[in-house]
Amino acid sequence: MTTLSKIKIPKKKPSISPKKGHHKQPTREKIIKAATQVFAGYPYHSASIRMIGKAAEIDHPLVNYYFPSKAALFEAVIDDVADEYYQANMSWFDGLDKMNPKAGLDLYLDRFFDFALKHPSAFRIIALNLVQAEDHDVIPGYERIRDFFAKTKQNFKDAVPMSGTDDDIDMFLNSFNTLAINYLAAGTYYASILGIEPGSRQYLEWVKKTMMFVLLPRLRHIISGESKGGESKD
Amino acid sequence: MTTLSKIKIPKKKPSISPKKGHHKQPTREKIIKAATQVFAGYPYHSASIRMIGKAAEIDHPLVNYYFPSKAALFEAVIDDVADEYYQANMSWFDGLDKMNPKAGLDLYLDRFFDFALKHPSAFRIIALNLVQAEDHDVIPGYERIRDFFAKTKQNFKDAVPMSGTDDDIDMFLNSFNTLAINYLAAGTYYASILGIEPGSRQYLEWVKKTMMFVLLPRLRHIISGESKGGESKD
DNA sequence: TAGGCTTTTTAACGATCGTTAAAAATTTGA
DNA sequence: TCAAATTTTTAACGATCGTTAAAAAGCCTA
Repeated sequence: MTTLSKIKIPKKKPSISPKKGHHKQPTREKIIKAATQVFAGYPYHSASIRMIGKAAEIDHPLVNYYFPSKAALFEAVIDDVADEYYQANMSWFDGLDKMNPKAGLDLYLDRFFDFALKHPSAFRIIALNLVQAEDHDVIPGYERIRDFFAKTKQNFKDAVPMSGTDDDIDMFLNSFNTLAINYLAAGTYYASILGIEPGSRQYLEWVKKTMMFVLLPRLRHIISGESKGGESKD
Repeated sequence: MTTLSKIKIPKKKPSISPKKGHHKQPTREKIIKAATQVFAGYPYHSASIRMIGKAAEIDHPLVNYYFPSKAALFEAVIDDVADEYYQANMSWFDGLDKMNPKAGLDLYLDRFFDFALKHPSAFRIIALNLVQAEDHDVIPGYERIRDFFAKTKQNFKDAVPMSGTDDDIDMFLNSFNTLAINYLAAGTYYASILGIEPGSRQYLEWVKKTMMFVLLPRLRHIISGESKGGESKD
């Protein structure tokens, strides 16, 4: 009680129900929201607490009042967007088991991109920070990013009945995630190549078309479990 | 002549042949080499001139003596690694026209990864800086990165006789490049998932296997030009 | 209303950044 | 060899960074 009260924990008003719900959101949430936006725009080391303070319309030291460090805030943001993603992701599989692979992938991608259009931050945060890590200098939330992929994979394996080998499924899912993350997060780049607007429906349609084009043959393969899809000769 | 001598151009000893070739490389080259290494480890805004100076074993202001700015150095580095890549890339197509798609892709990837093992910088520099750009705050060498992909595509189109539509070919090549860049540049991440060493032959073999698994059906498709690969029903 | 919380603001710290200027060292050419 | 030109080193600038401490303001309760 005497010596170990170093960590400042802001004591929020506990469980008082949001009486009127007056849209004055508490400061902590404003910070999370602003930080999500800033971390979606800049890689971890380039995003600054001062940027976040400005985006949240508060003085920047207030960030350190609610979060002990930039690293802790970053991890809180990742947890936040990841939870948001999981919750949505599980519902995207509803009803797919009654469809053929093509129709199923089609519908899944529709739901996926619908979500991505409203919540692009998760993909950008991951894409912006996935590459950096050399052995040293690892970014704070790195293992959480690993968990993100891992849970995504598990959702897929649980929801879609597959007969392919684990190896084949992993190759498919890693490639699916890689393409999705990049096409969604680096839309500025790909769209500029194609001469489309990055955030537009048209761009998302191109991404969907491309992902179906590339991935559908292998999705069929791992669902049906056929040996190696006629690769013997040719 | 009087007023416009603002740009300091270090006058190198011109065309004197490297008499003994004594491995004391000129400072400018040392800087390019060190900068390549540093920019391959950190995104543009996180890499610093002081890091580069330390890597080159010189005092950091000397960097500004040879390059007017960090941006100019970055562009010089991109040009350097891109040229290195083009030169190698063209030769990877040799003899592929006499092979079937599977054997051709197999050999191409072998050559590709052989190069990547010796010159990983290009892929990491691109991967580290591809995502960042929002509309504003564009990284200096961004259009050069676009050119990088564009030339790579052109090489492919020139070397491989294809019957598919331009749309199909673009979908294939964008996905090929995206997967290659990410698997090669973010090896730390993917390898840690698989429990392999990032730089190892084993990891590169996984990447090759994965890229063949995912891309071979569509490579066959765009080479043979068959309408839509039996997607009608299923 | 007064006193004790919590929250916010202000000011400042040490560190690092890109860049510049000037001094020092080195190399070159006559 | 000596002056001129080139290259390198030293020192410093303004700016931004994460974080901390202390003052100020706001709030609740007694």
